[in-house]
Amino acid sequence: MKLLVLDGNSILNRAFYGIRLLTTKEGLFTNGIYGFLTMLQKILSETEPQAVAIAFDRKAPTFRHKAYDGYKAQRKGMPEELAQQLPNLKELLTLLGYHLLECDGFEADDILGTLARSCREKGWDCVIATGDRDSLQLVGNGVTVRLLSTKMGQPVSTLYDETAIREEYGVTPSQLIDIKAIQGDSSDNIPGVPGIGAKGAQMLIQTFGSLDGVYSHLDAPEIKPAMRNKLTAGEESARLSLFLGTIRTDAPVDDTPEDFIPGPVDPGAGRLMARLELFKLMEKMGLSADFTEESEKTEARQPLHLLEADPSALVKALEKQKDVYCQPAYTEGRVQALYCAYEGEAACLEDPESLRALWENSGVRLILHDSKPFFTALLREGIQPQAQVYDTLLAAYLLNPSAAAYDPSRLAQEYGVPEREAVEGLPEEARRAALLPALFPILSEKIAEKNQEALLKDIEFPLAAVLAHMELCGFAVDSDGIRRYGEELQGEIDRIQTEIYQLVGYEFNINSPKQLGDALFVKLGLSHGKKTKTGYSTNAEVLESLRWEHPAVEKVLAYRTLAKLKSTYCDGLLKVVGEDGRIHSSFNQTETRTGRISSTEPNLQNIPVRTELGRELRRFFCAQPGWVLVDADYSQIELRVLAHAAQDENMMAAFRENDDIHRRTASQVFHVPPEMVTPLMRSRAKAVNFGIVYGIGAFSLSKDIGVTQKEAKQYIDDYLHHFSGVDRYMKEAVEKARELGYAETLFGRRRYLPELSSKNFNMRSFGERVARNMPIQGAAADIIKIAMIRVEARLREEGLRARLILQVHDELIVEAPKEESEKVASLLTEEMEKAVRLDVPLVAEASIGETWYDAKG
DNA sequence: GCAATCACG
DNA sequence: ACGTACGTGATTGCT
Repeated sequence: MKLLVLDGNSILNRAFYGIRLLTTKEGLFTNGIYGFLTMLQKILSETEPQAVAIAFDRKAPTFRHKAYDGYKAQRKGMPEELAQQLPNLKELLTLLGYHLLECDGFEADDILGTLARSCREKGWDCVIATGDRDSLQLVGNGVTVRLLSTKMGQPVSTLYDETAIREEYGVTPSQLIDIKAIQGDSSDNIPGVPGIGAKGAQMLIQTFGSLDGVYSHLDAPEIKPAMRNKLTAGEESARLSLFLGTIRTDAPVDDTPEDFIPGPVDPGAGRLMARLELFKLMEKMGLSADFTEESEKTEARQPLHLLEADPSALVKALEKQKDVYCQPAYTEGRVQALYCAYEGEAACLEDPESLRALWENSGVRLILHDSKPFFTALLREGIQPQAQVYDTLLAAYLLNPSAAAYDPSRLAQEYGVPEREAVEGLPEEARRAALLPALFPILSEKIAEKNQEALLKDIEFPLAAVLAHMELCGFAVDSDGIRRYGEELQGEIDRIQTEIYQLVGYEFNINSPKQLGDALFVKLGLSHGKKTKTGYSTNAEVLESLRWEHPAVEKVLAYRTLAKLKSTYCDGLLKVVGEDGRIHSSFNQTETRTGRISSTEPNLQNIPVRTELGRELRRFFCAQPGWVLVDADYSQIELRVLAHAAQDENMMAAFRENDDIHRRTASQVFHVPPEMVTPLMRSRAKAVNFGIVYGIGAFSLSKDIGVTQKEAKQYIDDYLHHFSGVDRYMKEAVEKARELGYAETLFGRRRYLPELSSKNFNMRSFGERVARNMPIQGAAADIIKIAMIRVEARLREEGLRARLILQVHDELIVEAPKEESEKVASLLTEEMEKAVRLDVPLVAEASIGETWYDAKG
C-alpha cells in the first residue's frame, strides 16, 4: 500500500512561478491551480498511490516562530495574484475527493513528517511530493521524495531515495539536517554557523557524522583554527538551527493512511473548473461541467429528443413565442432545415414554405448563433429576412473579444448552462439550438450590464448582414492578368536563383531561413547580427544592413520579394478565384481583440501597395465591364480619434484647421516654423505620430527612423510636452484600464487586460501599450463599421446598383455602374464623414477607377 | 503544429 | 536589468 503526501503550499508556489500567468476572461488568476493540477496528474500516474493526503500551511505562527523571532522573518507574503488562487485550489481539491490537512502551530512539512513516520510504523510506502528540498531528510525506510519543478511550463519530477541523496550530498538523509544546522538557510532565515557555507558544512558532517560529532571533536586536525573559532562562536546558533531545521513527526493530525483514500468526485468539481475556464484540463481529467441542480435532475436530465410535429402547426406555435431559438442546417449554401428549441425539446422545420413563413414574419425574433452564414444563405436566394435577428455569437464576442473560440457548448460551460445528453442520432444543429434558450438570457443580461446594447444591436448585428453581402458579391479579378504577371515573376525568380547559387558556390533552398543562414553566415562568412531561437536571423532588416558586404545579399532580398509576390499573391489568389471570376473572401467579425474585422481565404486586407512592383497586382482587381471601383479612405482616422478622446487642444486645432498633421508635429517637435519643415523632419514626425498610437518606446522609434535612442527620447518628450492632452490621456488610459481590468473604446467595446497585473515586466508593459492603443484602434474600427452599415443602407435607399465589396480598416471599396460613380463617391465620403460626430472633423477622400490600382490615390 | 518571414492598416 | 510599437493572415520549412 502506498500513501502520496503533497506539500500543498510548496507545489502551488512552484506551479505559480513556473507557469505563465493565466486568467479567466474577467481576470481571475488560475495559473497556480492549473500548474498544481498538472503536477498532481503527473505524480499520480508516476506513483499510483492508494491514498493521497494534501498538507497546507496555516497562517498562524508555528512553534518555530515561537522559538526564534527571526524565523522566515524576511519572507514576503504571497503576491495577491497567488493568494487569490489558494481558496479556489483547496475547494477544488476537496471536491475532487482528496483529503486536505492543516494544523495550527505546525507547518505543512511537519504534517509530511508525521504521515511519513506513521506509514513506516504501519508498513505503508510513502511518497512525498514537494517543491523544496527540506523534506529530503525524511527519506528512508519506505519513504521517498519526488521533487517537483517545471521546465518550459511542463511538470518535471525527480525521485529521491537514499541512494540519490548519498550520490548528491554524500550523507544520509537525516544528516542533511545537521548540514543545514551549520550552513543555515537564507530563504527561511535559519542562521546556521555564520561564516561557514555549503562546502564547509558538508565536509564537517561527512567527517564527524552529526552536529554533536563536530562539537565533540573541535580539536580534530580537519578543523582549521579559523573554522574552529567560527564553530565555537556559532554553537548556540547551530543548535537552534538544528532544532528549526528538524521536521517534526508528531503533529496533532490524523495519521492513519487508510483515512486518505480519495472519496468520489463531487460534480461541483467540474463546475468549479469550468468557472476557472480550465477546459483542456477538464477534458484530460474526464470531467464535465454539469450545472443542473440535483432537484432538477430527474426531470430535466431526460435526454434531448427531436419533436415530431405538423410543420404548419409548429410554425404557428413558434411564431406565438415571438422569440425563436434556432440553428440552421446548411447544405450547399442553402438553409436545408431549421432546428428550433421548442418546449424543452428540439424541433426540425424542413418545409420551404414553413421556413419562409417564419423569417418573413416581422413579428418574430430569430435567436441564433452566428447569423452571417444565415444571411448569406438567404441573400443567395434573394431573400431579405423580415424577422429580427439576435446573434449570440456576436454577443459573446463583445463580452470578451479575446476568447479562442465561441462555440455554443463551450459558452454553455463558461456561463453555467446545463447541457443535456442527446438521444442517439440527434443532429448537432438540434443540440446547438437547444442550448440557446438558456444561453441567450445570460448573454443579453451581461450585455445590458456592460452597456454594450447599442454596440451590439446598432453595429455588430447589422454589420453581419453587410459582411454577408460583401462576401457574396466578391471582387472581380483578371485571372489571366495575374497568371501572366506570375509567369514574369517566375522568370525573374529563376534567374536570381541561379545567380545566388553562383555567388554562394552551391545550391540550397533559399526559402529555408536555416539553409540561407548557413549560406550567408557560414559559407560566405558575413557578419551575423541577431540570432533567433533556431539560428541566425535572416529577415529583411538584417539583410538590408549587410547589403554592402556581399552581392548575394541584394539578390536574396530581391528573391524574397518576388517569391512572396508569386506564392502568396499570384498562386494564392488564383487558387481562390470563383467560377464567377470573382474572389469571395471571408470576413471574420469575431477574430480581433480590438474590434477590427479580418479577412481570410484569401486575405484581401494585405494586398501589396507599398512598393510599385507589388502595387501592380492591384491592376488585376477590377470592376466588371461597364462598372467602376469607388475607393474611399479615411484621412488620419486614428489620430483624429486620439485628438478627440484626449481632448488635446493643440491636436484638435490642427485637424479643425485641416493642417498637415505630420508637418505640424514636425514643426513643434523640431522647434521650427511649419514652412521650414524638411521632408526628413516630416517623415520622422510621422513615425512619432504612429508610435504614439502604438504606445511607443524610444528604442523602437530610434530603430524605425534611424536616430539614436537619446534623440528618439527627446522627440517623444517634446511631442508629449506640446500635445499635453495626449500625454495626460495616455497615462489615464493605463490607470483606468488597471482599475477596471479592461480597456474600452468611446462606444463601449471592451478588451480585458489581465496582463496589467502581471508580475512579468514585459507582459505588464505589453498590457500598458495595449491599454493605450486599443481604445484608438478600436474606436476607429467602430466608426468604419457604422459607415459601412450606413453606406449599404444608402445605396439601397437610393435604389442604386452599386455595392460595397471590401473594407481595409480605414478604406471602403464600392463597385458601381459607371453612371452611378459620381453619386456613389459623394455618398461614400458623406456617410464616412458623418458616421459619428467627434470634436474634430472626420475626412474621407474618394477616387474612381476601373481597377483598384487606378482607384487608389 | 510552430517558427520565421513578410504582406497590409 | 529587462526588452523593446498596435492589430491581422498566408506561405514555407521543419519537427
